[in-house]
Amino acid sequence: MAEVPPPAPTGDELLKVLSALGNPHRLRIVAALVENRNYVSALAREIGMGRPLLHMHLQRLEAAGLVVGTLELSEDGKAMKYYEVAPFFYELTPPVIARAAATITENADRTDRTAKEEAK
Amino acid sequence: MAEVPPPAPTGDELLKVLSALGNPHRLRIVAALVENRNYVSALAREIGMGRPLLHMHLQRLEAAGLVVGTLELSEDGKAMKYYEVAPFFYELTPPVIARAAATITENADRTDRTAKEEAK
DNA sequence: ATCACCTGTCAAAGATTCCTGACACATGTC
DNA sequence: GACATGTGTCAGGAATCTTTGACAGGTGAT
Repeated sequence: MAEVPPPAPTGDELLKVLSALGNPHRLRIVAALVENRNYVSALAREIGMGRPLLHMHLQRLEAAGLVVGTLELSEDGKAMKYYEVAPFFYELTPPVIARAAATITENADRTDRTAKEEAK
Repeated sequence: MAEVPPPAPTGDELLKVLSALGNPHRLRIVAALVENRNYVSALAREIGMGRPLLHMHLQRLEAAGLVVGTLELSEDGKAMKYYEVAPFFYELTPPVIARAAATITENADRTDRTAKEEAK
């Protein structure tokens, strides 16, 4: 039952994780979800933040694989999207960064528009 | 000789480290310095980047405590600023983030102008 | 129907970060 | 003195990220 995945993330992956976590709001969001999973609207009220904004931050975190969202149907039929933190584990040390930096392929993120322009 | 400093960085500290590392250029800079210490101008040529820009990135990294710079005088009298990576070690896990997030005092960075405006 | 919840997306404005081309200063060499 | 190489800083524009206020659609209850 010993599971220790060798800390050797790719440059793009590490980059996505670091930039996702390098923001006070996102850090608080993760912290709030560690306490207990929650759905968007409730979380927004809990940490005093607009829904559209929180929604965007959650997407960034989810894209980095730090949280996972599940669309569930409450007993009264309402559709709620619950989010909870994913069990991640990253080690930040000079060697790890050195290895990761070697595998950076620029355009790591980009939402979509780039895809089309890329095809030109 | 066992030295395992309990991974419990403050929110502001962790935030500074994460945002500093959350940038492809900075990641490469650290990687380059892991191989061998170097002075600004040479490093700039090595990784193909303007000096002013590299200078700025190095400051960001140094402010986060990830690299340290030393102004040395080469034998021929030239003043060179050598940079090398600091032996850092951060663990990124939900619990660590939860604890760190509790100690965020906003205005963690800010260069100076904010200071005056703060006093208004 | 109207209200109270939930979800999601957009466009436009604001605030930051990133980057570049000068500029200033110092020392050793031709 | 004119070069070459080092250091550092500044202003201004380009590129990104952050934030807000609509808007659209869905279900259950009054």
